[in-house]
Amino acid sequence: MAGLGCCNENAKTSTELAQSVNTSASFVRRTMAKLSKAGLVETSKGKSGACWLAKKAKQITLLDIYQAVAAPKAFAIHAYPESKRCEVSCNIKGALDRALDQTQKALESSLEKITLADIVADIRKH
Amino acid sequence: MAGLGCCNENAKTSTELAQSVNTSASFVRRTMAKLSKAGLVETSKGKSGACWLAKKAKQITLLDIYQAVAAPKAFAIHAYPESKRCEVSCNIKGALDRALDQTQKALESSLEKITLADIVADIRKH
DNA sequence: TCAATTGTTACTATCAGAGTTTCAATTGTG
DNA sequence: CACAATTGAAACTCTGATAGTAACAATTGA
Repeated sequence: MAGLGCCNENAKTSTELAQSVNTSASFVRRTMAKLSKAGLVETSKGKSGACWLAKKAKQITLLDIYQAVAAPKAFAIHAYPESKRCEVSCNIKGALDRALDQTQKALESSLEKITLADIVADIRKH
Repeated sequence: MAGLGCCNENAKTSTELAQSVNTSASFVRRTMAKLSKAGLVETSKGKSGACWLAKKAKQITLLDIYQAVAAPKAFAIHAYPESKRCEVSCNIKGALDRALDQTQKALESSLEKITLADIVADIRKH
């Protein structure tokens, strides 16, 4: 793929992206590395290296990105040690896991319905 | 309500609750204060003070609790300053707000379907 | 050979969340 | 009344996660 950074005219360097959204090039590169491993973007190294989308924007959902960057779950469930004498303490974690599993599914299902193309279209509209 | 800490035989002090779930009494009190303001629990001060549910467990949903404790939104949207020259930078925030609004609704709708009684029943079952 | 860029690591800075401490106010109880 | 136990709240500290900063090897076009 090297040597073909030009295969997508929207290729951008990490520095360009960083300036655009007011963050650091390093953060962009670390994030791109995750997206790249997930197959959402492609990169080329060396002089004239850059990043670009690996698929069409319509084929990338927010769920893809959510999973790629290992975003936190809808809820963080405590990791406190249990108090052996307390029935609640010993079982609450499992109960919450089961209960929130459906909430997590609802969240992911919702994210799956939104694509990058949707976001872009929305920006154009405003 | 003072003097009637006994109006619910399940009344517990913050110290008892803290020991039960391995946290600090102070944290329990800060959390109970939020739940109390939301009308989910009641408390009594002074000697023999305590906390207890203000409603039946069946009438308290995880959404009630989620909102009461001001849990974070499903997603944190960046607060970086915009780069005036970048169309994306100037509009991405609004676009994400709109897109994730439906995800937030999905999450809250899911939470609304789970009550404290459900959690308790699940614990009993295991 | 040189310059520009990614990928990666180590370190630092910042912030939010929880822990700790303390104290005033409240209220049963002797 | 005096005392003890408790909530509510404030101030401060500790800790972990996240992002910023810096540095460098590896890559690659010119």
